[in-house]
Amino acid sequence: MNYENLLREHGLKVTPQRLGILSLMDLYGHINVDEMYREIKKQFSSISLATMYKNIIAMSEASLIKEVKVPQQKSKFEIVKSPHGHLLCNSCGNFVDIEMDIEKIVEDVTKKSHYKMLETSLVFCGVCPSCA
Amino acid sequence: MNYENLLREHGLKVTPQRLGILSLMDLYGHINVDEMYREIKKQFSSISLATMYKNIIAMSEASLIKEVKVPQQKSKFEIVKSPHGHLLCNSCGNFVDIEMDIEKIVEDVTKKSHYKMLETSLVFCGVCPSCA
DNA sequence: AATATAAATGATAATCATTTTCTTTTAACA
DNA sequence: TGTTAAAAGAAAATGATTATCATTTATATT
Repeated sequence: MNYENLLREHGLKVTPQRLGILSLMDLYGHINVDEMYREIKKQFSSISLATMYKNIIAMSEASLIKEVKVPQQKSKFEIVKSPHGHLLCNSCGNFVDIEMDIEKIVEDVTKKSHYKMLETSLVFCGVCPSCA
Repeated sequence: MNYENLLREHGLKVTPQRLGILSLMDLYGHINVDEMYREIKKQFSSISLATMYKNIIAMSEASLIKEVKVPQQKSKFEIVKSPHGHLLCNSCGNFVDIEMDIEKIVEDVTKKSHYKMLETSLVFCGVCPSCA
């Protein structure tokens, strides 16, 4: 993934800190604020917590990244991609994307509710095979 | 709904403050901490914010109520009932339950992931008919 | 390549949300 | 009633996030 272009396409300036944040998100898939700050400091030992927050906000507003709210946990952030669900293992904390037929589910909900659907947040919690 | 029994069945002492909190949740369906505190003070003008938080925690741990995390919003709390989804109108903020065939969705996800599923958090965001 | 400038960074303080602590009060049960 | 463990209330402490402002930097333009 080309993070420079990604930033430019979303109208954001390219800075080393932003590149670092994006590569972390890409590497981890999903990452919360604390983990992010701990990791990013390995590359930018003097990065300010404020800078990190401001960048998360800027990239969220530009729809480059997305906050994922998770039951009983801190929010995680991910780079925006096509709609998908999330799967959380309550035992080991593993958190992954799950491809699913969201179109169909949304169609059902639309039929029932007559809402003009814009976005979904589907999180499934359970115990993963290796923990079971 | 009999809030006294509800509390007793979940091993919690019955206090006027708890009854107030439960009746608010029941009345509103979903309510966040701020709204709750603002409303509960109308009944208990001297209730402490700490009391409210402690009760929310106690009732959550007893699985009498449940936190619902909502994209771009403060968490809401609801009295636990059978599994259902949630529908948010991004325009007017209306937030309601939606009955849906969660069994079937969970079955699909289970087939794909081999997780032992325990709980779901399904939130659909869009524009409601009256806002559209 | 040098420069202008608008935006980003970093440090810190301020704010807001939540939790902890401790004393007083109360619900539950003998 | 009296006892006791738990809950309530007040206040302080903690934690998370946001705001402020001086300095630095990315980008567009000479």
